Amino acid sequence: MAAQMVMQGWGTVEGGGWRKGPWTAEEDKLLIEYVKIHGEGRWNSVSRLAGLRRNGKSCRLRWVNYLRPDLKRGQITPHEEHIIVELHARWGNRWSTIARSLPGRTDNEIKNYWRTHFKKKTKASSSDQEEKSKTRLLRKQQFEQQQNQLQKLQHQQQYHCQFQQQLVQNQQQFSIMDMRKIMSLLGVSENKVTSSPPQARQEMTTSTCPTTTSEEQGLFYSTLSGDACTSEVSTEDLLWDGLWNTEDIHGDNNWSAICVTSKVGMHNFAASV
DNA sequence: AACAGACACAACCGCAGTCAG
DNA sequence: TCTGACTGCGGTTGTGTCTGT
Repeated sequence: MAAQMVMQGWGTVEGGGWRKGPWTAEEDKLLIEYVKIHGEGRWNSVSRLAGLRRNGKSCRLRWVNYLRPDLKRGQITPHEEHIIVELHARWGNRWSTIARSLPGRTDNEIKNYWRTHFKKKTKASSSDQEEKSKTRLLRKQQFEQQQNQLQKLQHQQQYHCQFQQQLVQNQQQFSIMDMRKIMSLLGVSENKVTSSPPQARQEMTTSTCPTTTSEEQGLFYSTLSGDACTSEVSTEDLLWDGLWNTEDIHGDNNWSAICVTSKVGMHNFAASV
């Protein structure tokens, strides 16, 4: 937001009447209201219906990359970075495909991250530079975490109800095939999925849990790669902490045990059945 | 304190795919 | 089958901020 405020200077109006450049808070508000009422899609009618002087493309981009309530803002965690590296090795610059495996992250975000972090690394990979970069990253991360938590709370309060349904739909589209792909990439043998109890499998992929968020998927990946520690710990992360017990996975590969030991998970599963 | 270069990221552009008419 | 509108994606640009000298 701060960046947006300072960048407002170069906003222009094109010949066709479309505004370009950074979005103002007022425009954001109008777009949010529009999506609230009409839902996502039909972007070309946004200008007419919402009174925005922005073309549909611009509106969609703003929504997808910035205003969506399920966006996970803040620094890419080491765990996410790991996934990005793995998936990029496999799919190349298919950012949207990679983004689908990182709930709450946009293709644009990942693309930018890759450009600034990995292109650079291939050019100049001296440990000295990396160390400096890490320090800087860490400092910024601390600051952004605070901002992120604030923003998250605001967004979630405002849109929680409206997007619950949509998130559930998204989860349903998250097929088991996709999960297998990721798992094989991350070196997790497929039989961990196939050997899981049918009920648990179904619930993982088609859960109708009313409080399911994209964060949950993030935690799911966290368990898959065996990297249970993420550097970004939000209040919500803590809340979801009980959902997947990583020790259960690592120790026994016992999916039913996960369901039983998961405090929040149990509650949600019970609600969904 | 001033400057230059690196960095971060929002936003734009062009192209391709999809789909309804 | 064709066409135009719409949408999504990947590449690129522009601008403010940060950091080192």
